[in-house]
Amino acid sequence: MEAWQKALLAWYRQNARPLPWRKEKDPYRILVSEVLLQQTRVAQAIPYYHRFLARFPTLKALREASLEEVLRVWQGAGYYRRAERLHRLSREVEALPPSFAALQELPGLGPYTAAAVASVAFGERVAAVDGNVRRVLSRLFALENPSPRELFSLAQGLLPEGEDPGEWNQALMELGAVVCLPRKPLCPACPLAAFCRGREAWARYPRPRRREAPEEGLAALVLLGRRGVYLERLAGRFRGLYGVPLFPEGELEARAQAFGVAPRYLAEVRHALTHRRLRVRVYGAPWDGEGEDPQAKPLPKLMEKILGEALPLLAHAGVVPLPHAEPHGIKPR
DNA sequence: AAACCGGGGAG
DNA sequence: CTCCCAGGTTT
Repeated sequence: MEAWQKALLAWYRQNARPLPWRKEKDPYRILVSEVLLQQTRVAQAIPYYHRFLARFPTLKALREASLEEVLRVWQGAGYYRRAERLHRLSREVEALPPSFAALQELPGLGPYTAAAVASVAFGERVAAVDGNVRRVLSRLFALENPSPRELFSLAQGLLPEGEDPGEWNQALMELGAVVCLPRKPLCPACPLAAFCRGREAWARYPRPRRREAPEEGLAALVLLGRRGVYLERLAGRFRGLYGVPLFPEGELEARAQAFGVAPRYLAEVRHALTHRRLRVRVYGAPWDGEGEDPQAKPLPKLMEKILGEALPLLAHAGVVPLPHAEPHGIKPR
């Protein structure tokens, strides 16, 4: 083991944050943490980790739940396909397979998550390369734009002999999360500063990725019936969750006609996704139907915003009072 | 290779 | 406002 590897492990053993999954050994619990952490900050994932495991403590408990129950617990965490795939996984296997190769075949597990579970839960000697590791290794070796294959190969060769591969992987990630920050690396505090080839020009490693998020104009139709709001099961975006009809702005007239209503404009709501900026014009109308209580269904944040704007206005218009309609937000948490 | 998929915190 | 996070799947 080289000097920098010893330095990193020593640093990690002194500085590892006491994250809730770090004291777990149950592969299922490790898996849940890793899936929740996909493209999600630690601080955001922690409450969902506790909530999810309290409700679904084992793979069996998850398997016996309905997808809608699972989505209700996942509500607010984003990337809802993760929950769908985790649920599907629970029905595809009796127990988690203890190898990187087999794990990667499961729904929702790509190279990173499979490697993380294999190394942390099963001790397999395989490198887990996430965004942190990509950044740390790019800077350490001054790589401007390494490919995923190149990074995995590099990281695989760096796994120290005779050490816990799960601990090693987490040490690299921890360094990226706490010290080797994207826009403000704390080089003076870094245990690898003396070994880092990219330190002087850290901003070049890795080269920042371009992304543009074009704006998309949509309309939402809030129909207030006798017992609540008209909700439908969403498809495509937010698949599996519920919400009011959401469609391209140009379709408003046709949609209103299909429901036999004359909607009026209520508000505008903005919502950012990774690759789109949504601008939603919210329309509402009294509706000759039943409707239901939105709090009983899993809703994406966008729908909470829409209802939070629309319901007070519709209620104020004296249309139909909705049970427990709050002035802002439907169900914080 | 590029598009798609949420939400939130930091700067 | 922009950036990006313990990514994966689909086309």
